Amino acid sequence: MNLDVAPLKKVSLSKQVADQLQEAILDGTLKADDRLPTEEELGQRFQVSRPTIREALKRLAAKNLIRSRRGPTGGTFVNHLDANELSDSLSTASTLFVSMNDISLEEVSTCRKELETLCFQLACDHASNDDIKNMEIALNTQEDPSISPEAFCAADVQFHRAIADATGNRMLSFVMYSLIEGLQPVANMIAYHYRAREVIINQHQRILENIKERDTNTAISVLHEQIDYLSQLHNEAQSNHQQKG
Amino acid sequence: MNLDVAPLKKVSLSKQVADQLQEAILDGTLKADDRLPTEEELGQRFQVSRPTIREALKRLAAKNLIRSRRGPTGGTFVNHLDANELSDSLSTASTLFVSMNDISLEEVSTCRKELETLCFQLACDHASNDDIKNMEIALNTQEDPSISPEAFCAADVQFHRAIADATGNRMLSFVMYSLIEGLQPVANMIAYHYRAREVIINQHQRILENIKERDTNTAISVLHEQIDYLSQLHNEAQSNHQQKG
DNA sequence: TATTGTTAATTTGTCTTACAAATATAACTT
DNA sequence: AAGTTATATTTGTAAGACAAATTAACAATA
Repeated sequence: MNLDVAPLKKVSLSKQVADQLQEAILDGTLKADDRLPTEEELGQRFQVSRPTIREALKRLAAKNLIRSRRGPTGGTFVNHLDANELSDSLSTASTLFVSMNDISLEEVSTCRKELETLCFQLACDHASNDDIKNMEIALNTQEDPSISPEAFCAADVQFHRAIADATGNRMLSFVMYSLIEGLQPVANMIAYHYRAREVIINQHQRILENIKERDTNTAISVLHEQIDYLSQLHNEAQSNHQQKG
Repeated sequence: MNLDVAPLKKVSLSKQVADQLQEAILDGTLKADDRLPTEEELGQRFQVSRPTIREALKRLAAKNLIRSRRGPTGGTFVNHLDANELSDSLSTASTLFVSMNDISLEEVSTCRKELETLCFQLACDHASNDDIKNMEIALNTQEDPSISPEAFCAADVQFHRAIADATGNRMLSFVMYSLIEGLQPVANMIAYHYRAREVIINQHQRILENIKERDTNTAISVLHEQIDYLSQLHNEAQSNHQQKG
C-alpha cells in the first residue's frame, strides 16, 4: 500500500477568515469600494471573536486589498486594485528579493537591458500622446533643481513606468513594475549625486526625444549607455566604500 | 500666498510597528531565521499593548516576512525570502491584477510571447544539467495520469519556472514569476480537460527536447504554438459559455 | 438664508484580563 | 532504550471596556 501523507497543519482562524475574504474579492463577490460588514457582524457571521476578525483584516490591509475608516459612515472597504494599488506589494517583494538574495547590480542590469530593450521597441511603436505627456511630466519633475532626493527617485521610477505603460500592454507594464521597483536602491544612490543627476536627466531627455521620433535603435542605445553608466557609478561607489572601510 | 497642503493622515499604531519591523528586515538588522522578541517584550519595547503587536505581526505575516510557532522554543521568526517565499505575494498581486482589471488572455498572451521568447533564447544558451533536471521533474509530474487538477496546475507553473530559472539570471526569473503566476486561471482551465492536457504535455516534451539540443528557434516556435493553442481553447470555452448563458 | 458651532451616534483602534492550544524538553516509568 | 507524563513557554482566541475619529443632524448667529 502506497500511502501519501502530508504534514498536518492547523491554520489559524484569523488566516482562514482572511483567506475567505480574499477569495470573495478574487472571485468578484466583493468589488472595489464595496463596504464589508462591521467587525462585530463579521465576528457573528464567522462565529469568531472581534479581535480575530481584526487580525484577519490586518492581513488583508497589508496586501492593500482593503482600507478602514472610523465613524458612522466608516467601515472596511475593498480597494481598487489597479497597478498603482498593487505596486506596494510589488515594491516590497522586489526590494526584498534583491537585497536578501544578494542580487548584484550586474544581474539586474543584464535583466534590465533585455527587458527594457523590448519595452523601448514596443513603446516606440505604440506610444500615444498621453503616454508621451506622462513621460514629460516625470522628466519635468526630475529636472526641477529644488527637488528632494526622495522625489527625484519617485520621478525616476515614474519615467520608467511611463515607458512601460507606453508599450500598450498592461500585463507587460505590470511585470515591468517589479523590475523597476527592484532598482530603487540604485535610484537612491543617484539621487544624492548632483552630477549623476545631470547625466541621468540628459539621457532621459534624449530617450524621450527618440521615442517621440519613433527612433527605436537610438533610444535603445541611450538606454544601454545609461545602464552602463549606472554600473560604473556603482562600481566606483563600491571602490570608495572599500577604501574607507 | 501659495500654500501647499497635503491631507493629514494618522497612521495606526499597528501599522507603525509593522513598518518599523519591516524596515529592520529590509536593512538587514533582522536576518532570515532570526527570532523576534516575544509579543510581550515587543509590547514593552514599543510601549503598546500586546493585541496591537499581534495586529502588526499579522501584517508582516500576510507579506510572508515572518512565521510564528507556539511553545517554549516557539516565537516569531523572520522568513527566508528567496523567490519561493516571495512568490505568494507575487501570485496574489498578479492574480488580482489580471482579474480585477479585465486583462484579456490576448494581452497576457502577447506579453508572454515577448518575454518567454527571450527566456527561451537565454535558457537554450545557459541551461545547466540541474536546470534540465528540474524541467524533467516538472514534466514527469505533469505526465502522471493520476495527478489531480491542482497538482497538474502546480507542475505546469513549475515547468515554466524551471525555464525562467535556466536563463541564469535570477532577477529575470523573479520578474517572470509574476507573469507565470498571472496565468494561473488559464492553467486551471487546462487542468480539467484531459485532451488539452495531452496536447500541453506533448508540447512541453518537445520544448524540453529542443532546449536539451540547444535548438532555440524550434523551441520558440513550439512555445508560440502552445500560446496560440491556449488562446484558441479559451475562445472556444468562451463561445460555449455564451451559448449556455 | 448662509455660516459656524455643538451634540449624538457609529465604527474602528487600543487596551486589560483571562484562558486555551500547541510545542519542546525534562522527568519518570516500563 | 523506548514510551509516557508533566511542565513551562509562547502564540492564539475571547470577552469586556473605553478612546479616537468621523459624519449627520440640529441649534445659534449674523
